[in-house]
Parts: sequence; C-alpha cells; structure tokens
Amino acid sequence: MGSNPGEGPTTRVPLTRERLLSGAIAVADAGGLGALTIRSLAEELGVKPMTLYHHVANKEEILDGMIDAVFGEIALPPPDAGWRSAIRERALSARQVLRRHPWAIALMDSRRSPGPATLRHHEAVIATLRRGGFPIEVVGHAYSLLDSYTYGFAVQEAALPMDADDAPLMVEVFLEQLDPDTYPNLADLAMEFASGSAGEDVDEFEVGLDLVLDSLERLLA
Amino acid sequence: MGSNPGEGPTTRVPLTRERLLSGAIAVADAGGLGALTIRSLAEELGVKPMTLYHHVANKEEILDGMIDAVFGEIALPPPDAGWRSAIRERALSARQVLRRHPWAIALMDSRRSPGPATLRHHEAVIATLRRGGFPIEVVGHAYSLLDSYTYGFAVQEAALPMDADDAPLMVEVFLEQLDPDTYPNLADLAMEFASGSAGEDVDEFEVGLDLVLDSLERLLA
DNA sequence: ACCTGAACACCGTTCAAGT
DNA sequence: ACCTGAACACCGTTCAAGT
Repeated sequence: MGSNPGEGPTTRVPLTRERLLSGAIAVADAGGLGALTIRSLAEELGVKPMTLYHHVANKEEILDGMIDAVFGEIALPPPDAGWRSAIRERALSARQVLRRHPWAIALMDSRRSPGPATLRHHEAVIATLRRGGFPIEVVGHAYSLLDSYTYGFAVQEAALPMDADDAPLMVEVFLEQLDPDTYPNLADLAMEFASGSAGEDVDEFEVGLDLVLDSLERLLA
Repeated sequence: MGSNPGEGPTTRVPLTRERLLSGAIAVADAGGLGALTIRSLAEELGVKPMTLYHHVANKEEILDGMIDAVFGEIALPPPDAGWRSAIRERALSARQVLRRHPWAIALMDSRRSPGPATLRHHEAVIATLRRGGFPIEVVGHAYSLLDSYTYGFAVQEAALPMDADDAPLMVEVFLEQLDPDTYPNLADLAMEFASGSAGEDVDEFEVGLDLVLDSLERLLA
C-alpha cells in the first residue's frame, strides 16, 4: 500500500483542478450527469473520493467549472470574417459542442456565475455584432434570438436518440405506437420525416439558423 | 398513532396518481428539482415514502408524468384565429408555463417518451400550421424553429434571477465584478441594459418571437 | 386494496488523522 | 502539501409484513 507496485510513474501525476474537470466531463459524456458522482469521478481519476475536496470546495464548483470548460470549447467568431459568416460559424460550433456534451444544457439553467471562458466568449460575440453595424440596443435582441435558437435546438436534439442513423428506425417505432386517428397531423409529419430523411442532405439546425440570420440582416437595413 | 387524532376526514382522501403528480410539481416549483425526493414528496402528500410506489413504478415515471402535466398547461393554439396569432398565443403561453416551472426545461432533454398531453399539444400546433397553408415539408422546419426559440429562451431566462424587479440590481452587481478593460463590449451591453430597463416596456421574448414569425410568414409567400 | 417499518446499497460532505 | 478511513445524514428502492 502506498508503494505503487507494478505501476509506472504515470500514477505520480498530481491531481490538478484541470485534470479533475476534464475527468468530470469525460464521465458525464460517457454516462450522463447522473453517472457523475464524487465517488465515480474519484475512481476515474485513480484517487479516493475525499482527495477531490482539496481541489474544489464542493460538487457545485465542479459543475460550474464544467460549464465554463464547455463554453471554452466553442469556437470564437473569426475576427476577419463578415459578421454573418462569423456568427454563423460560431453558432455551428456551439451546436456541435452541445451535441458532444448534451448534459451541459440541463446544467446551464442552474449555473449562476459565469466563468472566464464564458465571459471571453460573450465578449467576442458582442464585439462581432457591433463591428457588423448593430447598434448597442439591438445587439441584446440579436444575441438573445441567436442563443435562444441554438440552446433550444440543442435541448430538442438531446431529447432524441444520439445517432442520426437511428432516426429512421425511431420514427418507424414512433409511428407504430401512434394512433393516426387521434393524431392525424402528427402521423403525417412523422411519415414525412420517415420518407424524406433518406435523401435528407440539409441539416435542420442550419435551416432555422439561416432564417434567424436573415431576420438579423433585415434588422440592420 | 393511526387513530388520526384531531384531524378532519380530509386526511382520508386517497392518494391518486394525479394528486401525486401535482404534489411533485408543487415541490419542484417551490424548491427546484433538487428538492424533489421520494421522501420529501411523501411528506408533502402526508404519506409514507413507500406508499408512492403503489401509484408509480419509480421516480423516472414521476418525472415523465410531470413533464406531460406541464405540456398540458400550455394553451392549445385557438382554432378560430389565423395561424400567426394562434401560434403567437401558444408560444406566449408556453413561455409563461416554462417560467412557472423552470425545472421542466432541464427535464425535457432527458425524457424520451411523450405523454398524451404532449402528443395532443403537438397535434394541435401542427394542425394550425397546415391550416395556415404551410406545406407538410415546411411544417417540420417551422415547428423546429419555433420551439427551439421558445425552449432556448426559457433556458436562458431560468439562468437569471426569478423576478424582473431584481434585474437592474443584478446588472449592477454584475457590472461591479466585471473588468471593463478585458470585457469592454460586455460592459457596454450591461450598461445598456441597466439604463434601458427603466423605461423597458417591450418583452424580450416577444421581440425575438415576432422576428421568428416574420421569418415563417416569408416562408409562406 | 392500500399502506408501511426495516433494511440495502448508494449519495455528498466533515473530521480527524496519516505521510 | 497532499492524501485518506471512518463516519454522518441523506438518497431511491426492495421485501416482507400489517390493516
């Protein structure tokens, strides 16, 4: 005990706040937020549960850190592009990141203290919009619309099966359980999805995003 | 013990699934999802924890039931109105309901089996859009955009302080902690909110909603 | 039929120690 | 400085009983 038998010096790597957070994200990615406990995280990190409390005050602080790390993964709007393509790229990145970490959405509405990566991100987006010509009074409306759409899309996407490959199968199962007499329109829409998704080349997120961007562009004129 | 001393026959009311669910919603409304445990719910209902398992299989089933009850609270689009005002009213209702039950958003992305109220609701919205002239291929895009915006707005609203009255104070506290040299644009936007919110008469949700509805209207033409 | 007490395997967290 | 064992007050859930 304590003599580290048969293991390389890799286990000597001291625990840091950063390693703790990326471990927590890995656990949540793999098994959802419910799988993330102090005990499971300690196991993942090869350490005893109580050790974690030397790097964070409590579990809340871990959740705050995870959210800030997720924001850090979202690509900042490229500063050299026009506002529309810069904002578009940033929204696509946000959507990909939220798809990778679906647990983050449920966390977002309970976290109240934004971390440095979150602030840096907001700063960059606001700067992009202003550079694009949006007056400060309009920037708030534009950002609210953009992020509401992005987060809301992620919420709905997280409620569906992970892989897009499974989608046709899911729709079929759904259709079988659905009574087309009580829900005729719902059944029609599901059928449309089932038949259309074969040759589906457009991403649903981009369809709505481009409508939102159109709205913003019209706000500028 | 067991002789029900000094209490009226009100305690005789038998527990039903419905009473169980509205009790669960009351507990979550008051203290958040974290306050809802089998034990706290039993206490709220004046019953012992194990009694609940005679009406639901497990806690998951309670959460599913709560979500369906929340959907049931959202007003269906009035059938006699034009599609735009009908959809607008329904979106406003959804937003109010989600504001009343902020915990519902975090639940939505994990629930996978829609209840009857949820299905009935979707059916009515889809019917309204089709009656308004949207081709079936477009209804999916329209509904996705509408609900993404609505849910996402609710997510962001839930991350803020409950009362709109506290908002100016919050912004001020936020501004004090924010370094205006590293986050100049963020600071500007916060200042704009602080000064503008005094004479603020428009609801931010409606600003974005009307832009979304404009987009949909243009899709029809 | 409807309710329950006691018990099980879990949680997050504290405290007093170990190196 | 960094880590930990044992304990505390909680969780959801099972099981075998009580009326």
